[in-house]
Amino acid sequence: MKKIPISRYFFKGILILVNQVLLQIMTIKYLLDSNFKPTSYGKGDVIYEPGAQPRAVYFIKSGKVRMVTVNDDGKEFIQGIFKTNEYFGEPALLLDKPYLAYTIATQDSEIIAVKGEDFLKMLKDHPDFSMKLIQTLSHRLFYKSMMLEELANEHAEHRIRTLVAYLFKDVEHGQELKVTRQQLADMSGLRVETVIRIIKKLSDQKELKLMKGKIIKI
Amino acid sequence: MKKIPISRYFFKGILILVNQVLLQIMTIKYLLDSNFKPTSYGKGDVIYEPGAQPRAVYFIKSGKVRMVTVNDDGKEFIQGIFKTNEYFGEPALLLDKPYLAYTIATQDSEIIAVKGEDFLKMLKDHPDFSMKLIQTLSHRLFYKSMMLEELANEHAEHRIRTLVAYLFKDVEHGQELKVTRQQLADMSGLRVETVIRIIKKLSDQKELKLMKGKIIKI
DNA sequence: TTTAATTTATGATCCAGATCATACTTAAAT
DNA sequence: ATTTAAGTATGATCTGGATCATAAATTAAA
Repeated sequence: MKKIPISRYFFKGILILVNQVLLQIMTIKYLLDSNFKPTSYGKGDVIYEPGAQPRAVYFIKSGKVRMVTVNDDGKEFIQGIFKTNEYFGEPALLLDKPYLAYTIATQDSEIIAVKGEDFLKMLKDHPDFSMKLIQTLSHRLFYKSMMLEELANEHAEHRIRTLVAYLFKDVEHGQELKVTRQQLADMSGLRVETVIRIIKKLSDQKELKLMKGKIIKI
Repeated sequence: MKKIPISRYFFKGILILVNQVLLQIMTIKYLLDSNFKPTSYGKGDVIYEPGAQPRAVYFIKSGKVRMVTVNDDGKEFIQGIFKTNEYFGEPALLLDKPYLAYTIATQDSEIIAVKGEDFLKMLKDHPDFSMKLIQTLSHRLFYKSMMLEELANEHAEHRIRTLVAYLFKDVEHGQELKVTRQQLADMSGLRVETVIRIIKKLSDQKELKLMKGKIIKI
């Protein structure tokens, strides 16, 4: 029964979740140099909502964004997290289907909305860019396939172990995982209390360390 | 605790699940005309397994294939279903990551394995083909996002209602949905018994019709 | 530095859906 | 036409994780 208001969502971490494959510098430069003007969004601002018809693709010049679906009870599910130099919203645009999710600025962000026709032109003019897009989409599919299998088949502990292992990929040994239990819950479909208990258990089993409640990679 | 052996998986239906976007005729023709020779797979044959390193992309000349992940207990989750004129296995190849899933012929099939380098060449030589691939991947992402939200947040009845509505898209009114309860279970992460009870309930509520156990779209 | 707001923590209860068991129906194979 | 296998059906029990409740520890704000 969580509500949408946003203030507590302050991802500092999760630098790379679903979108390791960066745009090449060239494309970014192209965007920045050309006449696309970024829009500023404050923490918690909604960039688009489910049901809206897509007209643009969004490039994050700076900042961070989370994509969430919300069910009738207000429970959120984090579909993905996007950060500086990544883009989002392409699938809906390219299929011309209404968005399924909210995207919400997790922190103050500057975002360039590239109109549909311009985006298609970019894809045509820069074949390398198509290739990068294909890889990005592939990567998101990988993540979603993995999570689907987990949500469908695995028990809570397994889910959290898999998810944490995945997120640890971008964390140094001895460093903290900058994700709250609530966020882990919203990514795994579990409840905070359950996640808290499991994280504790994993700590007992020396699969990770806890310091002041922070999750530390061993 | 379902076992892998395959004989009972005889999808006749689900013509279009995740892959509405067909290859353009051109590309198929290109494939069929050129020197790519199809391999024959019998019902139940495994095309690739999780962990294997991808070397090719697979085009289905004829037949049907299901992509499933299997957990330690042997419980399956159907990640996707692919039929004639569709292709599968690209994401792993393009990311050069080992496969996550099994792909198994659901019926006798002829499948063309296109080597990685040839596939990349196709992408370069046929810009339209890249675009189609992008759309195909987008569509799969849509399906997976929808299912993730369902598995994470929704109760059994809601899951089945959503899944059945999705599958009904390709069924005429008064026609049967050619999917077994077990398959619905394997797509929704529920158990057969649960699915059976829910389908019965949906039938009581006149959301669908049952004839000789078959699910009929109203 | 005090107050307020988030986040983490933990125990007690409850229930949706899994599990188990058994039978019936329909379709396929011989 | 008969056997066999696959799928559907249904009741009884059990359990993992949700829910509820309450508090302590961090972190942010005033």
